[in-house]
Amino acid sequence: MKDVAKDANVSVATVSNYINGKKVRPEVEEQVRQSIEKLHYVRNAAARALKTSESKYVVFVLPTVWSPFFSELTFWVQQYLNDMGYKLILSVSENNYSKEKSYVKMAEEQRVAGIISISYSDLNSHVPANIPLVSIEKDDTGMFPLVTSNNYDGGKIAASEFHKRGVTSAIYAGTLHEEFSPMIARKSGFIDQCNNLGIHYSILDVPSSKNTEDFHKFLNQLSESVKDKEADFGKLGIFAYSDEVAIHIKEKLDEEKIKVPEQVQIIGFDGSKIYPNTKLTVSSIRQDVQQIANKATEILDKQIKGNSEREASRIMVPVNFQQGLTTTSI
Amino acid sequence: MKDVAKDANVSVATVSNYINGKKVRPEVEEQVRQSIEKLHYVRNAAARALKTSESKYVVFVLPTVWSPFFSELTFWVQQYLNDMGYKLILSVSENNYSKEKSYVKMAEEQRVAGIISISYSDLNSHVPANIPLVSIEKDDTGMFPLVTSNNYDGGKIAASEFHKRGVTSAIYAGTLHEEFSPMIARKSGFIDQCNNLGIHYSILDVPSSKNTEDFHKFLNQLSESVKDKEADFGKLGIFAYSDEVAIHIKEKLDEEKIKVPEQVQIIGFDGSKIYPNTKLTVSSIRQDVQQIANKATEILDKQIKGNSEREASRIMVPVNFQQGLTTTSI
DNA sequence: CTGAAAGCGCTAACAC
DNA sequence: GTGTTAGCGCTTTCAG
Repeated sequence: MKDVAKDANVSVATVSNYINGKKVRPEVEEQVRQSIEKLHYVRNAAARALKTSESKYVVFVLPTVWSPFFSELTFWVQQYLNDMGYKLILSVSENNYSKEKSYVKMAEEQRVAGIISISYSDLNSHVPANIPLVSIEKDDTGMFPLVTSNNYDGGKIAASEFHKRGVTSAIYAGTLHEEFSPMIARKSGFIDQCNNLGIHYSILDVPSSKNTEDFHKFLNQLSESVKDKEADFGKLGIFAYSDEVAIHIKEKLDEEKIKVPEQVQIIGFDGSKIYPNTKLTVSSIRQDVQQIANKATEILDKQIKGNSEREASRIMVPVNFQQGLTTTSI
Repeated sequence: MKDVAKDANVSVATVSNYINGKKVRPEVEEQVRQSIEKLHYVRNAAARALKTSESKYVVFVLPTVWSPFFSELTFWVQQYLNDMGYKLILSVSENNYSKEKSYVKMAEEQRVAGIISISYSDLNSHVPANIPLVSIEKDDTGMFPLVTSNNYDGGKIAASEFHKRGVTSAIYAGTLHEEFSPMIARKSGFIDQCNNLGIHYSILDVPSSKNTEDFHKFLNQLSESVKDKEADFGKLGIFAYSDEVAIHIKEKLDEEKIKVPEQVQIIGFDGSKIYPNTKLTVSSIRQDVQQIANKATEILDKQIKGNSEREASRIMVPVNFQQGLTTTSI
């Protein structure tokens, strides 16, 4: 910049002003422009950040990007942030607590503008209250804004859709250990509505899908359960707490020659498409991913700009049912 | 840091030394540690970057994250970079040239350590030669290292797998306009091997899947083509230049009541799984995504460390065939 | 081993 | 409008 100033016969301040769009005399403006061009000058963001103590980085902490839901979410979050002039530091935690913490530490060192986090641990409680943060899905501290799908409603919708399709007996497939708020809400909604509609239900514990052995055990248990129920009750529906689990269940039932959706119907949760224009394979309660990203980034931006007085808002985004190949058409 | 120095009764230099792991007297070390703790000091990365003119950021430019291939790739790239101590700035370009350029501009301003790019434009020619960069899939400048799958081989393998399954007539579904090197290689490999094995083939132009109308036209054309071929020749195989296209083709044929893989077999390209532990729906030539990420990050790191003298290496990662549901079992 | 001081490149007063 | 200058928080000589 000093070089540019010298080359253009002006002071550094003038160059700085020009770059930052302040008023400069047209002749000077032209001269500076040329000098910048000539010397291939690009301003040093680190120096600017140091001086202004402002940053345009946002850290996005999430368990993975390798799933339809998270990749779509990442897509939208990046898009919105980019449109608002932020840069996104992708921080994949794999639900690893120490990784999560290292990302927070990094965020502090970088003096980032803010953090968007999806964490099922108590990560938020390690974030200093002075750094803008918005959580997606879960925030138990109550100190930060939260954007989440209406999980309870999603559970209810699933039960209702089953009911419309003649289901009289249902299985809820979810995690019982590691219970955390969004999952609990999905279950409660489902159960409550089952009770309302007179659907008989039972609950099956799903182990983490990473653990192949346990997961196979679960699938076996499930298909036994399905065979039992088929004899005892009428039409059967399985509500899985995620599409990933729903897909695995469908694959298992296919193997067992149990016809989906004729004999058993399945509804998953998330409803993200693998590509922007693809059909859903499993029927699902779709989270409005774009809306979640939109709200989260918007709220973060406001927080950064200081217009919002950390009210720790709770935003609930509506979900809806999406017909896939695992429920009968009505 | 000044505060810490004062609190610990030492100079800033000592604090700096302590933080950077230089030798400090044990008593002093302890004192400094405590002061840091007490004052909740975290060092300012911007100031450090300014002084040392070193950065730990890597910009990752790619068309999207919202597809199995790119989300898996992003997952691995982030993982490897993180393990090497870098931070990843996610830069989704949507193949938009001006966005790509703005990311490069940003990278320059941030004085990032390096860039990893997947671009089908001439992006690389806009990157100053002094900034470390490695390309994935395509680099026409010849100035930067390139990591790519063996696309030609992939095409050949597809033809061979068809041949093993009795296919005597084939369609290649790929983009003819916008031809760029990886796609050309896939096609050539396929065609060459078809010739070798005496498979009759024809070529069909696939429009960008974003354009729904044109794409539907293509699908109709394809299914006509399939019906014609079925009468004329023996077993038919369709090789699509990507899994996304392959999936759409499969859906279309399902609609038309054409049985896959009994009547027509389909092989796609990429072979990425939607989730880490899921089955493939379409049979596919799988790119070794993890290996690509591994090589790309490794080469970038070397370049940054200056151990490598910009030899513009070309690395070719092997591909392999993955049986899905759209080819017959053998 | 530790302290004093220079300076990385920029912005923001402030004076002209 | 423009120039001068202080200083953001750190690392890094260079003395001691």
